[in-house]
Amino acid sequence: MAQTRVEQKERTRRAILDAALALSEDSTLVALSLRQVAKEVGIVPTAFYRHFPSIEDLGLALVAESLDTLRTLLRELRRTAGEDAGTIIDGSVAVLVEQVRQDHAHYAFIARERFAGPAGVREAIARGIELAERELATDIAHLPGADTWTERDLQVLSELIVGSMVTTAERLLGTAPGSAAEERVAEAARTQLRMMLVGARNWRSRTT
Amino acid sequence: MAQTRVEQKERTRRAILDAALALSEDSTLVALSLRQVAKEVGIVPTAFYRHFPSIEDLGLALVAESLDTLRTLLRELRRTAGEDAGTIIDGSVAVLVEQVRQDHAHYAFIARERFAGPAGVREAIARGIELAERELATDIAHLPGADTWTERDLQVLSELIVGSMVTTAERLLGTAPGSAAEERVAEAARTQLRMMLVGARNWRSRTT
DNA sequence: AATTTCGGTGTACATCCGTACACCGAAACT
DNA sequence: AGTTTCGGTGTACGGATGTACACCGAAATT
Repeated sequence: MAQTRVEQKERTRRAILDAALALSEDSTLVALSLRQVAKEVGIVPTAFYRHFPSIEDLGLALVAESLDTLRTLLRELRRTAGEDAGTIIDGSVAVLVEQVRQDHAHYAFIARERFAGPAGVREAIARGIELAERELATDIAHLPGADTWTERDLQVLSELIVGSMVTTAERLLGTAPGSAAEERVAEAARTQLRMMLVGARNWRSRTT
Repeated sequence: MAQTRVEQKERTRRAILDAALALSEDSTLVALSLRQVAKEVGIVPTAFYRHFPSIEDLGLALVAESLDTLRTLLRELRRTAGEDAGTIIDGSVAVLVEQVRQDHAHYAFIARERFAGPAGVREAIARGIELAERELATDIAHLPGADTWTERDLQVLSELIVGSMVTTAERLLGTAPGSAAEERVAEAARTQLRMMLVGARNWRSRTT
């Protein structure tokens, strides 16, 4: 019973995060009241402040969690990466589908709050996406055949790819796990990545 | 003074729509109270019901307006369309930049409510985007060289293009008109469209 | 000229909101 | 063993919210 005190606090904190995630599912963080969360968790409203100064700070914690999950996803992508582009594409989409399935609430949260959330939350999400774009750009730069590319073109390509992956994730959020619709979105994502790959292979940066 | 009565009602209705657009700018429709809107317009709260049964219905009216604007944009794109792909791309991006500039509030509204709004509003926006994808697909199908394409591949390409245009619009929303950042986003959008064009020109649909 | 229609008014009420404040009891520390 | 720390409690407040209800006055209709 060494850590009973901090354990208990951590347990309550988790319960608050989960409750907020569940309750904001149908609406938004900005429309979520501290009292709803407290009631869902089973604590008195004022006890909320023992964990977060405000709902917005709760939101920032959720974003951090979600982006950690996203970071896991990206690490997974890199680990999966081999030499064959087709394999990389298929693997990437498979990982994305799986991630969205098992962390559905987190990704739905990000999609919702990306433009509608509190200012701090929006900024945190934007920074996370920019980070993903930069990481992808450096990964592509290390691929063979990328030496003819302008740094700027690499960046723009990364933005295109990440953007289409975000769009794919958003589409996946609307499909049921294992459904035909989900497979359809996944198949479309694979095709789109291949189209972009074909575009990239035939691209010549204008050095003018 | 033929239409004094309906004129007045229409004027108030417009004021309500504009007020809702302005007030939801920092937050969301679902966090917007009927009383705030009424106060902003300068009418008593209960007078709101003379125009809309609820805030959600107000939102549906705003979506319809915004999608009309979007439709104007698409018509503009088609009108601009010539033969040279480069010209079409530059023109399309220019129109998009201009539209987002002059109807900033409406596009910001759509970006916000697309995933965070009331269910009816979300569906209306999704339908509008699907419509845009279908219209683009039929336009591309009429282009020379599109005969080797699968119908499904055409659809997927359209989704990719519309998706990247939506992403571009979302990025434009965060830039000031005439700023260097705005031009940077526009330039990236042109490059991305060219990359996709290169991909499309070298694409061979698998008829397997 | 008499009547109807209807956008807007004003009051009223139950409910929810964030949060300030004083307090409790048990785990943690000394 | 005595004291401190701190997560959680309970009460209480002013303010905002949606909406029901009765009403008004002028434009529109008859």
